[in-house]
Amino acid sequence: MNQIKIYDVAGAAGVSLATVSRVLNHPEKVKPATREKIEKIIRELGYKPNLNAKGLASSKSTTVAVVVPELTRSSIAEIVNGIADCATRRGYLLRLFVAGRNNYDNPEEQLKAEKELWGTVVASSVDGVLYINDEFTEEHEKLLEDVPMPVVLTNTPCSNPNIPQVSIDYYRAAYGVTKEMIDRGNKKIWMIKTIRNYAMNNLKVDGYLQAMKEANLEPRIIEVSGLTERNEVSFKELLQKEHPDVAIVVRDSMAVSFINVARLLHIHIPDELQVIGFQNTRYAELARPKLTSVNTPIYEMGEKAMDLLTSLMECEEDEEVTNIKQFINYNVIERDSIK
Amino acid sequence: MNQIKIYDVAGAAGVSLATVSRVLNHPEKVKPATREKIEKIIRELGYKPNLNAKGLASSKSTTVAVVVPELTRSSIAEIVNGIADCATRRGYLLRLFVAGRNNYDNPEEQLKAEKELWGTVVASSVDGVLYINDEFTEEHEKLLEDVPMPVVLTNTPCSNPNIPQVSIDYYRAAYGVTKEMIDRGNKKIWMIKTIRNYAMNNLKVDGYLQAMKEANLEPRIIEVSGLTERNEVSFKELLQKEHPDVAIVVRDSMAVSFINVARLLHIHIPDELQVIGFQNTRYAELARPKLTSVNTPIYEMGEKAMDLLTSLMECEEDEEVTNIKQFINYNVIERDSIK
DNA sequence: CTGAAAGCGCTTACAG
DNA sequence: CTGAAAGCGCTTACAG
Repeated sequence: MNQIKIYDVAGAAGVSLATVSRVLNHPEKVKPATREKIEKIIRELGYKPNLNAKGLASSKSTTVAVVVPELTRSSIAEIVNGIADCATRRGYLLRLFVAGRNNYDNPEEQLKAEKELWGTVVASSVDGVLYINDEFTEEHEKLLEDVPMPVVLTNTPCSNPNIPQVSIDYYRAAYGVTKEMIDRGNKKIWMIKTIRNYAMNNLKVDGYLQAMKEANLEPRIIEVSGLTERNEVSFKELLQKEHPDVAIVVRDSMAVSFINVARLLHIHIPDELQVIGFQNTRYAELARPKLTSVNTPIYEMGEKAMDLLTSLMECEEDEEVTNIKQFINYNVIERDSIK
Repeated sequence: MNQIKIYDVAGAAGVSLATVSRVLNHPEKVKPATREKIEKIIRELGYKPNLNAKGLASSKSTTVAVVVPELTRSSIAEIVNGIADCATRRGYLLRLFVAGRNNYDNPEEQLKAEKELWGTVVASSVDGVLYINDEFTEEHEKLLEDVPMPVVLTNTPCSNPNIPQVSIDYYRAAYGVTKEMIDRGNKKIWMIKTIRNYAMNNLKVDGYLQAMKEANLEPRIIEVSGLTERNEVSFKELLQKEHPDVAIVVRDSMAVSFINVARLLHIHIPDELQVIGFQNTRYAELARPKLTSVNTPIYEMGEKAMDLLTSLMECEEDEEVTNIKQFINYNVIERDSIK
């Protein structure tokens, strides 16, 4: 009720509301003297344009949707942090959509929910979308075609070169790590992944397989539940029989579980068994021994994705944004879990 | 461009757009026959009202702002998950504001940034705000007075009984845990906290102090950096000299650091030293020995906060929402770090 | 129960 | 460089 409107500013400045609007949106079109006067009044009154009205009139909402599968996984929260900081710098607000955390088993239901979600996102009148989905499939890709605003896939690998995306080259990362361990003289190298298939993790597996193949080594992929209580049981059964020289684990928290079980069985790390995780989360540092992990700068990824989306949203009809597919660099943080 | 508008629905149904609008907002005012016809067409066309227009016309945006200090801390992400799920159920969208992660040292700057933030939040035309701030002070409380929509403090303790809030009784939780350990015959009980003062943690300290006082025991509060690399140094210096029977640590990750250092110094846990954390995060389960922790159901807290906010937003002028201050129950998850 | 019309607070061609 | 006016897509009294 006591919200200041553009009329109030115009009245106080003795100009028409059109001029105030211009100061806000096209300051170069206003005479410096009047502009400064109006700017001063805007500041004094603490005027902030009503976003709904602005959005309706200009069909630009200066809002971006962030669609995530859930927030609890530390990687996702960190990406969103990066997005948020970059959005603030660039003057965009965020709409947050947490996509279905249910219906995991029934793919059909899930796809329907996903369609629903896109409907809501589109209707929420945002200027662009940052989309994070670890289980991105071709079905999801198809849904993108009907979205009338730019979408940037974030940490969501997709082979289609026409879809904007910012990610990490997980294939190359896993390949590099595997090759490095081979070069250090290890032969029995396992890859440990979740049963559930995440696009990112499948890329890691592929990179691992490629490196093993090139070295003529026998690959072995262990699939376990993503749940700590369950996978520790599997790890125990497994490690009671045999263990590799090196285990490359698709994510840190699972790598820590693996280490914990190995130690319980008196398998010495790193002398008898070396372990490498992915993501370099806090788990890596709090584990004992501290976990070597592939650091994937996920905060930066959020920033870059927002940057890319901004250029997509703000590009003129005739221009074209190049470099639509970007990779963030990774690096390996060596700690005590390898020799 | 190919977005369907209310006009299109009205045209297809052979009614005026007012009637379509009524079907959406006050279905009881429309004759069932026409209502069903219109609803069918809405479904077929996949019509979704433009939120900006709706918001402008009704001065209700069905959007709620979520203001958080940052997302990376697992507790906060989990609260937001709870908020998001509840918001979806209740038909609200979310606007996400990640408050200043900078200017920590300069309180004046920070307050100014906070004012700025509230300006943006208010101008973003949301119907209500869920506000999370671990460093909530009286200055922050004052800023709330000028906010023209309901605000629910979430996991943000505040003594003012007129401000809606959903939290956990950290005082009672810490008091209870301390008393329990005293009852089990322990005498030398320390409280370990961060140097930085968080409102929640200060309540934990108060509860601890009260229990110690009642038992006539000498309290001791250890303050360390919140950063793992730093606090592990402090812990080492400390533990080389002496250790308590029980350490109650304000958060899990710090408790895990403490355990790690103790084990390095061959202090046996739990025989010589027992450790209790707060929050029952995944760190607790991945630690060795597994950490006993006060489980604070933070997801539920998000849900309850959103519920409370909804009743605040939707309450009629004449009604009043009671039960404006809510506590979520906590419980202690006993694991291997205590006897 | 339904329609015509005003209005929400802005933006942006169009004149001048 | 500035103002008057139309319009963005809805909602909601007000009549009927």
